Amino acid sequence: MGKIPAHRSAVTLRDVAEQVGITASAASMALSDSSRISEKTKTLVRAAAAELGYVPSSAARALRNQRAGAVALIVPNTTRHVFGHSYFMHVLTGVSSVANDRDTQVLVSTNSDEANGLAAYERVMRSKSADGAIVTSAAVTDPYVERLSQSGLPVVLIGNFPYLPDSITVGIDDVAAEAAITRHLIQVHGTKRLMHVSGPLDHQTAIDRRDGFLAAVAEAGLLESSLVIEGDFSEDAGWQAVRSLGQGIRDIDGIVFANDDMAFGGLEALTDQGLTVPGDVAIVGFDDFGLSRLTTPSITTVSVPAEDLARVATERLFDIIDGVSDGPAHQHLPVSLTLRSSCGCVPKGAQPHR
Amino acid sequence: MGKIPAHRSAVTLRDVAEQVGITASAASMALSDSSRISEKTKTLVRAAAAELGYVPSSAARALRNQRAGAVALIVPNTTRHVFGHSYFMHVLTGVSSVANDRDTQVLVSTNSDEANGLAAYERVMRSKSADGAIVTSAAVTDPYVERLSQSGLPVVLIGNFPYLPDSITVGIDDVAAEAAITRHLIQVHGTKRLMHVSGPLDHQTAIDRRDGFLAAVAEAGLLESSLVIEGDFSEDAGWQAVRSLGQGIRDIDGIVFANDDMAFGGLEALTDQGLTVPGDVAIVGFDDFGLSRLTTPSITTVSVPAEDLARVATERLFDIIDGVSDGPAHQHLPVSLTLRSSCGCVPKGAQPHR
DNA sequence: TCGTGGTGCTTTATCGTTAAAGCACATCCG
DNA sequence: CGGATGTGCTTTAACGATAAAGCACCACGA
Repeated sequence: MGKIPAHRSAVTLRDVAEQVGITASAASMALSDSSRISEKTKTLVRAAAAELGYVPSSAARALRNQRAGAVALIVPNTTRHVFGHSYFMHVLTGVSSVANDRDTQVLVSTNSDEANGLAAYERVMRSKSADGAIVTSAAVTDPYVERLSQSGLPVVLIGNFPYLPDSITVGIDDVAAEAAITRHLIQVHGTKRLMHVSGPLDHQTAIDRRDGFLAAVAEAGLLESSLVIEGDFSEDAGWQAVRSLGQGIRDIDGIVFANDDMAFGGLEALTDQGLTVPGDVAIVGFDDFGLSRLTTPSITTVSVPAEDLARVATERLFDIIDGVSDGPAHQHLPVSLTLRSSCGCVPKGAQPHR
Repeated sequence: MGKIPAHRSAVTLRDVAEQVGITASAASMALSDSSRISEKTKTLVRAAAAELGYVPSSAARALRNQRAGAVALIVPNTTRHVFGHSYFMHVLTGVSSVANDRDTQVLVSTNSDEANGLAAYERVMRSKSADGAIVTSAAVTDPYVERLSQSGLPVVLIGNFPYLPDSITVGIDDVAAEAAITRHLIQVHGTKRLMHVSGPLDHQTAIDRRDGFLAAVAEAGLLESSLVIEGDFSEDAGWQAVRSLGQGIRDIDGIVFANDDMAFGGLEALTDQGLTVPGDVAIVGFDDFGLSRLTTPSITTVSVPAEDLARVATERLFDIIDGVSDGPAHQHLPVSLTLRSSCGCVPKGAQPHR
């Protein structure tokens, strides 16, 4: 193996320069292809750098250039409980791929130590460990996020934050999406007595999805026969919501869950009570981060392009870091309905395998 | 839209020192509680630092101290396909929590862009962006991982790497675990004609699990009536494996899949063919990263403590970084069997909700 | 012949932090 | 009362990279 020799101590630019017989400055200029360095020297320097396995010290570069060469992916601690794991993975994948193209490191910062009054991610930014941050799914009223987005540091939020109109955000139109899938239930499957199990209503996402449901129900004249129960995006909340109606659940013929986890919990509760899905009750979820495809019946849902959201947000972030400030402050990416078995669209077990 | 924030430039230690009327060095000593600084000055410095919102520059510190204050979580691109998203999330959670306790940043390096012949994660280490790395590799022979672990840089591998005896690893005993769950199928459920769908056999995990299966089958004298099919840990491979037997599948009464994804794929294929699980065939998976609990029937599996593995690995990494070099080179954490419906232990639909 | 303009490097200074050495001044002990 | 020890700061230097300025040297035109 050992094509590249094992190095006891790190190779610095000086080592490279010395081997060529010039100063570190000249070597630096050579590697950055300066016009003030002869082609011959450039070739020599490049060869020496390759031979010695020179990799610039990120700390020295960061200090000198006042640029960390890293972006932070910030996850306020509440998020872990509120959103599933897979959502975050999709986001990380998106951020990573864009960052990679820019030779930038990705730093993941969750918030657990608020010991010194500063959120962990505020420290990350203030210490200049990262040049900018992607903030994912914060609560409506997270004061740290608010301060961060108003600090003047490059920050892009994933989601919708009407309370922070000056921030840069990339999200989806939750209202329209939830309205669309509700309409699907009403128009295609003829459901008339609908229930919505919402997320925690201190999250904008939860509010918007509820409003979308209500809009679709209202426009169909079904507002009277509908109800909303507040959940918290957890599987258990979906289960509880269905249980809480007791026998009253038999009057419902369609349930719109604000996410897939709750839909799965609801599905279990319905099955426990001897109700069939979609026979007795048609249900739909939201997110499509993995779970909804696996259940029996599989759950019809709104596919949220999490990875794309992250990708677009990160590209936006780099623009801001580079001083390019055009582009809309608030962007919405399109979503699609993924029709499966739980609403009655696809016969149980008939989904093509691949 | 371009308003200039109050904190235009960052607060440096010099700003703090100037406000107190001393030099930056003295301020530095004050903040590190040096005995050569008077209590009065220390108090003043601390107050000024708090007032100005001073946060040390990570780059300057890293350069001066020759320590980045960050660890890297390295995920070779093959790993992501082999293990799912959830595995990775558990690992990230574990690494983060330990790193957070040590005021250390977590840097995630996934793609290996081999543009300049150096894997992305080798650049991370060589550029001193991180003081050490946790590597979640799967393949038996990743030359970059090999080189990294032999470079002398602090590295801890999650998994088992018998071909790298000098490396520090934290894993589980795949052989024993797969043998145990196979024995469960044989002894508790009386299966006699067993199939194993393995992972790709250039992965140590796949090899070990297969060997565990074979050991258990051999000790029960069932080697003759058993077979092994090589898969690749994907859902589709599980599906294909079952299909590939044609009607021959009806001679099988127990299938040990090397992970849950393949078990789910196999479950679908079995159901498609009109076979019931666990009635006609008892099946088990491996991992328990989320999926196996969601399916119908839920899948009996080996629970891999991914978060704990990551936590232990990270603690080990910090020890190495700090120069503490005791502790075993190769550690195994215990696993547990999670009995669900697919083997026949728990009646379908009878699992307690919480 | 002198100046003007490249060319190709070296010198210098800086980013922010911190260990080590330096230096006044005070205090203690024999 | 003079050397030793302490106290509390300042000065210096270094971590590694890199812009900017400096400086030889050569070539060319007037």
